[in-house]
Amino acid sequence: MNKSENLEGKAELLKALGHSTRLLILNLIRMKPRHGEELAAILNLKPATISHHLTKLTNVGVLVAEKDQYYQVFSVNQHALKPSLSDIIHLSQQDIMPNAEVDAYREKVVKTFFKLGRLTKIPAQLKKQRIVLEKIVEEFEPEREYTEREVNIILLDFNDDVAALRRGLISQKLMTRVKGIYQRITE
Amino acid sequence: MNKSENLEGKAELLKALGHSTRLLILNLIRMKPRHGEELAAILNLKPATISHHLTKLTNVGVLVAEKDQYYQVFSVNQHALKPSLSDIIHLSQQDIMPNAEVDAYREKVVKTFFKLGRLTKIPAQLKKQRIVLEKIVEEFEPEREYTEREVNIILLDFNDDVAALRRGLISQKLMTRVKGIYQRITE
DNA sequence: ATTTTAATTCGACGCTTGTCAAATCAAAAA
DNA sequence: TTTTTGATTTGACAAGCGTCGAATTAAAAT
Repeated sequence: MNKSENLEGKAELLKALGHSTRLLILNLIRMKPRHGEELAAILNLKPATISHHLTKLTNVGVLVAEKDQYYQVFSVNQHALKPSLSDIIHLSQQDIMPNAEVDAYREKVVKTFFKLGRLTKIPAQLKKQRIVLEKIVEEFEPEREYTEREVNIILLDFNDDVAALRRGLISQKLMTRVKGIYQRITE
Repeated sequence: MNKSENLEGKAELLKALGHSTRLLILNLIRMKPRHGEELAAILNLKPATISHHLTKLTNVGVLVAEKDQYYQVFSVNQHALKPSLSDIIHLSQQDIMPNAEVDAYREKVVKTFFKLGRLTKIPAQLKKQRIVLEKIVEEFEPEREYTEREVNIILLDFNDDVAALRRGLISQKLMTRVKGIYQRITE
């Protein structure tokens, strides 16, 4: 698999391009293929420095080298420069998953508000309230119809303010109430 | 003028994108807009660190922030990600000129081989020979016809090996010789 | 064989950057 | 008003990176 197709490879490519000296080198070579000494003279840098930059640009595939007599002549690989930023930045799910514990925030909120299975406090912030109520609604079976009394009994396990919980579940559209009968919504 | 249109601006943009953590942030936000705390929990980094990265991404315009209650919710500015690498890398002549002394290599070669107006040695390498001969051929007027004797007199000012110089000028196609008459080529 | 020339490698130096803890801010909740 | 909560700033530390001089290598000219 091509290096520039995974997370680190993509970061490398963009990092290699993210330096003003290397952008200049790239443009000078784009005008016409050139060798290291020439670039060193033009940019007023030492050959060692130029070599360092050329190595980076070659490693990520935007430059290709070809021997000519003494010289190592570099030219631009247009193919590598075709994709848009969008194309390059877009990571596959496999690249994101190992680095990001996507539900970490959710779990953190749950840990904060549930102690020993009970809700210590009903979150004021909507985002957090939503997360907590989604957790609670799991106690209701889909499809099944509940009376308000049955609902209250279940909710009482979580918090004494069952009215607030009921209101939340309805307004967040996690449950419906028609004529006093409650039902869990499953989308 | 937009910042991302000059050398340093372009380098900044690419540098901002050239880091694996920031690529992950960008992808997480692309799935859906998110706020700092959430990203910190997901990526297992401290809020201060996330803030640092978000600032960089916002400064170069790939993220936009919007307040929502407590939160500062970030979303991706697709517009900024449209251009291809090629588009971004391409610098204007005004950006290149101040940094690159484009004729520096040429001048360096001339300085090396000319001492007090005379050619100390005829360069063996074609590239350098070419540069030196282009300098010498300037002594001939365009259009005008020269006999070999006239050519020799001029060349003698530069180097005793006038035969080699004549040969070089012809083979490098800087002059023509037809029936013993020499003429400078101007393209 | 010796010398020249371009390129590369290595080690060193200083500047930049990523990360965090602690302090501070700003906005909303209690 | 006082507390809570998310965001930012500051300072510190370590890791990374750009630059150079010196030594080395590779190829070609003398």
